[in-house]
Amino acid sequence: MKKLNIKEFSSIIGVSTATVSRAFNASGRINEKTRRYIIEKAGELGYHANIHARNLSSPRSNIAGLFYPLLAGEQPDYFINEIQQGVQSALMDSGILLQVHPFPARADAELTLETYRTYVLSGGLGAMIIVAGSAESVELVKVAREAEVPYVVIGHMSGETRYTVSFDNGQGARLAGKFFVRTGRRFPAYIGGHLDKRKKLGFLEGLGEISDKLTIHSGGDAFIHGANAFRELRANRPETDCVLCANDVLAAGFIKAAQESGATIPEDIAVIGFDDLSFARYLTPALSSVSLKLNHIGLSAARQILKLLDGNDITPEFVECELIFRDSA
Amino acid sequence: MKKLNIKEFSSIIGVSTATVSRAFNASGRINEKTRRYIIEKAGELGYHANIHARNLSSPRSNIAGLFYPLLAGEQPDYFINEIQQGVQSALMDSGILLQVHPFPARADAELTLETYRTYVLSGGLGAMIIVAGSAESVELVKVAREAEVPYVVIGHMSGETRYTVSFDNGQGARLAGKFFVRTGRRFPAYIGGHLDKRKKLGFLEGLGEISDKLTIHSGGDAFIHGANAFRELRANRPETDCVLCANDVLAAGFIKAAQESGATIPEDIAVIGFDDLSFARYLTPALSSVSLKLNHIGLSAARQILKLLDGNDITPEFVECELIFRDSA
DNA sequence: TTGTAAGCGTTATCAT
DNA sequence: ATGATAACGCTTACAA
Repeated sequence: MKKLNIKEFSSIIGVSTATVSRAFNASGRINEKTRRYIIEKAGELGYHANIHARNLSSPRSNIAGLFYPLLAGEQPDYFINEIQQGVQSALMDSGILLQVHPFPARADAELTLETYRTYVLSGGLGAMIIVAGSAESVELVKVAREAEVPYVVIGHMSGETRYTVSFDNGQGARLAGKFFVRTGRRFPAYIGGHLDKRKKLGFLEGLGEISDKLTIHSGGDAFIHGANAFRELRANRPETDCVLCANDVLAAGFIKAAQESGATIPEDIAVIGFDDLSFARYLTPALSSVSLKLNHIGLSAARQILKLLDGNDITPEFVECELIFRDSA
Repeated sequence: MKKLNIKEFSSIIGVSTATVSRAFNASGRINEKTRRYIIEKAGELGYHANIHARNLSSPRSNIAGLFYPLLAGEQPDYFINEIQQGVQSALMDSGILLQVHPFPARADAELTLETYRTYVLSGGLGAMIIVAGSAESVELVKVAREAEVPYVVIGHMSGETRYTVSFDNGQGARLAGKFFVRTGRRFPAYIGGHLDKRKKLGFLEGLGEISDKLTIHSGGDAFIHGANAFRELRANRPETDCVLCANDVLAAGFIKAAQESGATIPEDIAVIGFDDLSFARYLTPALSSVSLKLNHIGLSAARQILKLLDGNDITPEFVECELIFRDSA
């Protein structure tokens, strides 16, 4: 069954192409009866306006791209997943489709970036949501500006103050530090992967008077690194009695290793994770965590995009971190 | 800075539009020197071929859509997330972009479905990956056929034998049943959400001689439902000594409630989850689970799509379930 | 190897 | 309210 184009379709049903076009574009100026007739016939004959011709003729794209740095390596990226869910629920029923654009850090970054750049500049996307956190994110913002595509960045990006949904990792970490002090802990440790200077600093601030006791362990971002961190701490800093992990997966690994060695949590060591991914409550003990409200952030970012797409202006949004207390601290 | 089109660009650099086009489309017939010159100038002047005009002129779309039923309701859908990761890693560097298309079950399904239908039939997608599991999935396959878009379905769909990457939930559940029998368990329970007749049946088969002792609890698919299931079982079937949960999140809820009530796992009750999501190993006790190898499945599906897009034929793929032993059973 | 020009299927402008 | 037709920006015969 060959596909009908507007010319064939319109001539079959006996109207002009312009009328057919009007029937499908809420442009007013058309008899309601004619409109209904055309819509009905289209269903019958299987006519569908070609989307490329449409986009070409009146420049637009109803596709939003979600760009994010690939940090976690092999494992499923729960962090992005939660953001994506939020974005999707906001976009659902808006008519905007979501495309996901992970980009690797370091090595292959350039190639991917160039691909995305070309794609965006060629008009492929109608909007961009960019998750901050790497040099490439910054480049992508430049691309968005260059292509004059509405965009919103998630997270903190220096120089970008207008189109953002941001949060302050430092503030979240401070909360954790203060909590440890308040609950009488004495020997804190921080377990971090890459890219979290702000978390470290915030933690230090929150720790206040006991900040000079802080031990820092930097491995990777994965489960296994959390476990490694515990073992190393146990060997070199057995006095450690509280730990902030840069993400919940690290915290899970840390707890696992602690339990295997016979340490009890939170009695021997209190642990707080970061991100508050939804599996945090599944753990035993249920993980206390600095919540970034990722789902909410995704939702907000997408709503901002929708506003921009409607031609409205937006104001930057800041989402406060919150310490969620469960059983691990 | 106004955007250049091919006409302007070509006239500025003194060649024809055709030559510019050739420079960007590996069609041969062009002097390598000219080509390099054009590419260079394009970079300098910021010329980018309009993607819509391109797709219009020679029908194509380098976008693949991942369609999946929205089952989990509010919470992040870890199941799909792992598939998506696999798909993405296969697509990366292929030049194919990924669009994600969740569709709600029941109520609003029709609207969403119609939107997607229109989109696909209008030529928006170059390929479709469809996760089976609802009536809408079946409709989407029809759409793919109608639009003559290459597609692959993930999971079991009756009537669809050609373009699939499938697995057999029943087989996986059988494994669990057999294991429980082999390890001397006597009073099995099954905790399921929706849509899992096959799991139930397979489990029953695997249970063999103790299958007549099976208790079935059907609540929802979420964490809380797993916890509820434990409490109900404890009240009504205290003899229960082994449980298969229809997914890992249910299992996590079940375990949590069991621990709170003082039951030990796996001594008092052995529990096996389903899907083997990556957080399974974070739990305490680490969750034994029927692995669907979701990441691998996503990878395979995307590879099949790539083959189809290259004009090659494919043969259906079947992925065997595997029981992953950890500490909960 | 390169240029000319006819599509590709819409939307938008201008008549009617 | 509807119809004719000129863009929209590219690809691809066909000619040179």
